[in-house]
Amino acid sequence: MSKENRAGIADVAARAGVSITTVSHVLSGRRPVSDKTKAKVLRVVQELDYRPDPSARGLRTGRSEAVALVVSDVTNPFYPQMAAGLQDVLQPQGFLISICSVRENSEDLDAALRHLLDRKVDGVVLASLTAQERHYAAITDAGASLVRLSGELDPRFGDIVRADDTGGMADAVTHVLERGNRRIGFVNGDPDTAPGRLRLAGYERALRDFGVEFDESLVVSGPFTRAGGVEGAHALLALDPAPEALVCANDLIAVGALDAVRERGLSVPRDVAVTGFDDIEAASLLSPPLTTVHNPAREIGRTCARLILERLSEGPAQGAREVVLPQKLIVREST
Amino acid sequence: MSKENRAGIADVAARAGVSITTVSHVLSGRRPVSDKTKAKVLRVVQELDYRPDPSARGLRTGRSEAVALVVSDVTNPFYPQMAAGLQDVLQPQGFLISICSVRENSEDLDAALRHLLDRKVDGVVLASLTAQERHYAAITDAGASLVRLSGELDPRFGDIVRADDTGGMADAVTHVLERGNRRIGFVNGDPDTAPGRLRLAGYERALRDFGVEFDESLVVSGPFTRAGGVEGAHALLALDPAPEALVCANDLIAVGALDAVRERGLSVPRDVAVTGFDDIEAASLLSPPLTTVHNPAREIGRTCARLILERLSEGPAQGAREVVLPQKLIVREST
DNA sequence: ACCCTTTTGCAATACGTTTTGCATACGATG
DNA sequence: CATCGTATGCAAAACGTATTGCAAAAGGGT
Repeated sequence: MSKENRAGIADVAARAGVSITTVSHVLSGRRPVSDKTKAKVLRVVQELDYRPDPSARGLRTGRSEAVALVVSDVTNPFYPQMAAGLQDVLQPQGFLISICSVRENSEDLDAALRHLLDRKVDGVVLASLTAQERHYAAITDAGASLVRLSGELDPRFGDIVRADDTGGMADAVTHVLERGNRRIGFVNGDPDTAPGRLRLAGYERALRDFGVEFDESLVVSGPFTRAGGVEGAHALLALDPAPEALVCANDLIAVGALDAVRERGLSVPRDVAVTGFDDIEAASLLSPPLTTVHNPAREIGRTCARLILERLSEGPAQGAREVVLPQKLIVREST
Repeated sequence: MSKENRAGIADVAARAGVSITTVSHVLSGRRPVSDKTKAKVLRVVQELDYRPDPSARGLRTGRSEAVALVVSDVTNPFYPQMAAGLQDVLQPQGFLISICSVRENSEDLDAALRHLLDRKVDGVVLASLTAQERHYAAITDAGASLVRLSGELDPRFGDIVRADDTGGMADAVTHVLERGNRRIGFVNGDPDTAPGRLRLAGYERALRDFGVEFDESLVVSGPFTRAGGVEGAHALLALDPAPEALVCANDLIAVGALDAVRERGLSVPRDVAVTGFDDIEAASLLSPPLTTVHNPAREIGRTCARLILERLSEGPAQGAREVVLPQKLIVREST
């Protein structure tokens, strides 16, 4: 019920004894302003607690100091971590972060992007797997910066940030090799997905680098689920000789592998070592706690934010970049 | 690079052969419009894919069709679930959802609210524990609807939505009682927190309702952590006679309890039943999968959204409401 | 005193809506 | 035909900022 209206730029100008023009230029830096008046204006801005109205500014400039994170499922704990990373960088700069969850279909994504672009978001971090070229184009055409978490690098369609799945998996396998194991089973998820492909590649690479021959019969595929892990692990453990370690393409599969090992009356890590991938919350809570590879979600978020800020300040003209962040092996008690 | 600019309300008016005024009124419904012209206008709106510019509208009306969720830690999986619930209701209505994570201190919250209110968010869902009256007041004074997840009900400060911790815990204890157990230990977290207090109350209530005498020596307190669970469970299991079941105040404590039971060479659920609270992701992945109480985070989100929508349409004048949602017992294999 | 550079002011315009009081056209009802 | 209620149009005023070309002023250096 406070009567006094918020201060506007005109109030600041009057109080500081300068023109609106000058105040605006002090704030935007688009024209040189002498240090003296600059100081005076900034002081008055403080006194009146003046903050430009985002709507008016948006109307005039077409930007909004807001960045959107578009994901396929907020519920996936990876995304909130990313969001936290975005905030780390963007919040201090005065940006607002919106999270948009879309089901994995193009229409939802279309609608969400329309909304966001109408609102003139300055940047979009796109983490939807079903995104297509037209979506990329919609974003860049609207003048927003784009950072993607997947897809092919294309100079028209913004930067890409991703974690080094192959390297991470190679680290995990190398760790198991260093523990003295040689016969190492790999329980993959769907090999037609990017993670499936890249992680398998890491497994192969680590073996090669270590001089261990790749044995096709030690690799099984299935869904990225606990059930998939149970089945895959049983198949491998039934081999003769049985593998000494089971490297799994994600943590859910590893949980299933633990189940399978237990069902066979064996013990982890004594009889067989198990590793996962992703480092979901549950990984440290299992018994034994699971050795796994931590996806640097928060750091990915930070990196996305920095790339967006760079694009925003440097203007639109620059080639696309791809940043690959290292995954980190977390050694626990399952190996 | 498309030359054609976006359609404005003037274009729609021209194409439909009516005035700007009429178009606006068709869209807002603030004046009666004949069905015939209404249809014509709406058709043109479709054809031109006209959507009012949010900045311009915001500038004029002081609202933004946006709702903010302010949380203390995006990383806590409860909040993303809530966010999903908000989206379920708000997204279809054209609202944008922003998530703001603030550290648990008043300055961060102050800054975040300033930002959000500057942007004229229509509603704020406040899930920060450190929020104080001045924060509530800032929100309502700015004309935004407020829904809180904690605190005391106050007609000036919006509605409250929360889950029925006491009832949920009572359900869990009743479940254990129905399994034939009578000597039931309670491993609490910090009893000075709201959850600690309410959940203990549920434990006591269930015993009373079942006609089992409350035994103070069966209740221990500690932090809401795995380590707290280990310690508390050991203390209770060392009693003579030992309890037949351990009811834990949250899932982390329950994980610790499972550890302790295992360390003593006992088996869950054969020798002792264990229950948790919260239904974190890990709960279903443990072995045995944990019987626990599911916090209806998504439904809480939906409810918050509905309350905000109601306030938005019905105007500001109404008393505060408190909605208490039932918790849901999830029976798994640990009991 | 002169010129040059840097700093500031002016005044106007554009951004795209919503809202309004008043006036007018239109039908239908009595 | 008079009248009344309902639909529409008109024109203009906000909303608060950013941007601008031009001109004036203020300094600084020679």
